[in-house]
Amino acid sequence: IQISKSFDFTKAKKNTYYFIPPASARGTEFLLYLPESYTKQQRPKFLQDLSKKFASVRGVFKTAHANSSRPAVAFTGTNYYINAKMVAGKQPGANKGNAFEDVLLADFQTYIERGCPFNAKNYKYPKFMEEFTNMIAPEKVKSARKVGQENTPRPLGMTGDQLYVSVRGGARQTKIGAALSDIDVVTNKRTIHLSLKYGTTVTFMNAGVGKIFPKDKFEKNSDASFDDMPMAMAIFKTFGIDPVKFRKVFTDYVEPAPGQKKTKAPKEIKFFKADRLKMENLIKTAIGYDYMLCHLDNKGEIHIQNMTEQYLRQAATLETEKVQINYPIGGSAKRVDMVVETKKFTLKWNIRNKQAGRYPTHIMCDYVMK
DNA sequence: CGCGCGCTGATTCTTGATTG
DNA sequence: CAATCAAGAATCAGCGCGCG
Repeated sequence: IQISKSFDFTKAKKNTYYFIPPASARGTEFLLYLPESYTKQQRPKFLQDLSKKFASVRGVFKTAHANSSRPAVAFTGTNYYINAKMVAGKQPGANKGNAFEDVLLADFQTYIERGCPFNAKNYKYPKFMEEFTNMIAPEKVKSARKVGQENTPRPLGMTGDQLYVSVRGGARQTKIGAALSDIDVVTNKRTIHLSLKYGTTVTFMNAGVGKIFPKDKFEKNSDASFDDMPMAMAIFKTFGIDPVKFRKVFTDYVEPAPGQKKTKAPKEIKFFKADRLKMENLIKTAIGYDYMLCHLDNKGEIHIQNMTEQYLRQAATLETEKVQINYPIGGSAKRVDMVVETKKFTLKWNIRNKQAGRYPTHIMCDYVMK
């Protein structure tokens, strides 16, 4: 084990672990960055084993802080701790959704080439394969191919003051399965598009807004308005966002000091009665149809939803015209959320920065299925 | 009442495509 | 060819709840 104040990970030797005291540690806490192969479950075990090596210097495996779910090696009689983090010097890790794509494709190949029975010996996702083939029966799967290599841009578009989510900046359309597809499955009758979603935060659309809400509008004097930005105004109108409150969320944001305890952002919650037709027309283009939504959840289960034109009609129908708008106050967070309830989904629209900055770069539509 | 765990709000990472 | 944008989703940390 090497201890270093600042260490260049690109020059790190393999199989060596490094202690990095972060700025926030104030000399009492060490963070141990483990290789990516250590999962959340393996970290406590690693620390437990490590504590044995420190037994002679009173190192004890325990939960380091009250209200913390993260275990650590604590040194009794001192305020020194060793905490474990996941990836060397980084925050979020690699994209495991791509792996899901490959594994599912391999399952299809197994089925096409060898027609194996649906069990865990033959498939990574036997339940999915069985359910899918039953769903499309009597159609037969002939081939499957990966088509999701490219990130199809889906920027916001407008006709009049009607917002829509486009495909590559094109005209309004809702039959967008081909554009959303990650894997195409060809049967004896047609091509079925599979849109694969992975994890707990799932999103229908995620469009850039850097040009819709220009940075200088925030950085200029406080009375700069978005009146001359038609699409910004259309977004405000569709979701009932107050431009002044919106702007203030981002300009007032206060960067937390290193080591400062984060608290849940207090919010000013407002309600707005949406124009049903406008909102539903927007949602229809965000969700779209002509594909199958395949979601691998955090418990390893895949759920399939056939996104037909008929289903989309239900999915886009507002349960209530009431939209909830959340404005974080006092510089507590840099995002504005708009919650829309439809008959099939809770849609969590949000405008925020996704690129380690302050001002909005994206509008997203996260969803939870009902 | 302390601890462990699950849930979820919040942030920003990585990769690939596009633009200047 | 470098910078930026878009897409997709990973990780961190706080909070609440249940258990002993």
